[in-house]
Amino acid sequence: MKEKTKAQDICEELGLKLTPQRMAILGYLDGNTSHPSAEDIFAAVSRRFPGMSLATVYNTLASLKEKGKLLELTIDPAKKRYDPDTRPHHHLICLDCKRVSDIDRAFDLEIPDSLRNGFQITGNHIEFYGYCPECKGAAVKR
Amino acid sequence: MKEKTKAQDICEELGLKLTPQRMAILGYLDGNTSHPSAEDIFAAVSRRFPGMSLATVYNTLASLKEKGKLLELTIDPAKKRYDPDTRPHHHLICLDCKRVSDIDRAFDLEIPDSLRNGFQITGNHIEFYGYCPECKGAAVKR
DNA sequence: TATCAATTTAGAATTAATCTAAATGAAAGA
DNA sequence: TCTTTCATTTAGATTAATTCTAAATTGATA
Repeated sequence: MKEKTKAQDICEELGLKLTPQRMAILGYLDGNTSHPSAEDIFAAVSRRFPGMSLATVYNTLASLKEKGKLLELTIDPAKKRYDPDTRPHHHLICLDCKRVSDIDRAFDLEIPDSLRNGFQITGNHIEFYGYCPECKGAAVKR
Repeated sequence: MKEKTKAQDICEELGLKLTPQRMAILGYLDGNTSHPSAEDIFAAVSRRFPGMSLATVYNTLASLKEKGKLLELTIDPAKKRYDPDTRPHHHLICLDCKRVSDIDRAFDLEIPDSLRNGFQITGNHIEFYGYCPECKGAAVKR
């Protein structure tokens, strides 16, 4: 009997067809903590799957995001980054190389009504910034 | 004796020439809490100053940002937003209309070395998201 | 196996942002 | 005040990310 992959599980759960392109994208994202951009995903998946379209990457990301299986991070000024870990957590971005790293820790961010400006708050995300181990040394010169 | 505007003060402090375009942009930004995009600024300033170029807006924003007189916010997925209030503070974004509101409150966001992943952390920014007073009602239908 | 709707595809279109090179103009010195 | 100079402005081209379009393909179901 064939093993079922996580990618297959996800597609079935979401009611999406099991296409090879989708399997490859989901396989690449599974457990991936590099917070890749659409272009990164396209480059990686294209290597094993030549001829695929960048549009397919965007289509698949849109479906996953819509169904809550993927976070779209607005943290890199140049482009969107994606995170398959949808549990609440925060991020650390290197100001130099833009590497994004996870911060798995909860913070108490209660806000009194008086500061909410009438908003209904549904979530939060902390962006820590600084320099990654590789860029830290070079940062001295700045 | 002529009064000196804040815009003039800033230009002198930064060693920038006092051009009418710059004065208009700085005047528009002074005390502005709407977190405008470059396009917003261009639209507003063009009204009083027809014929100016969008490139001038980008040039001026780049100068101000570089000199630490302006924050570039990476909070709206569609475009950069700018904030003339450079004191540390956080933001609240409406998921519907993308309105951005200030949260003037300090949070204790100490991170133990063990969670820093080798990064040198230099700052942080919290993005709260939810629905603004105007969009809150409509949110029920979602 | 036939059907049908979902998906993929290439490429065009859109949009934000940056770049370029020529024209302009603010400011400092003569 | 007049010159000179260099920063700034400008229009338009360019780049890069993302979205859209319409035709071809294909997975899933009957």
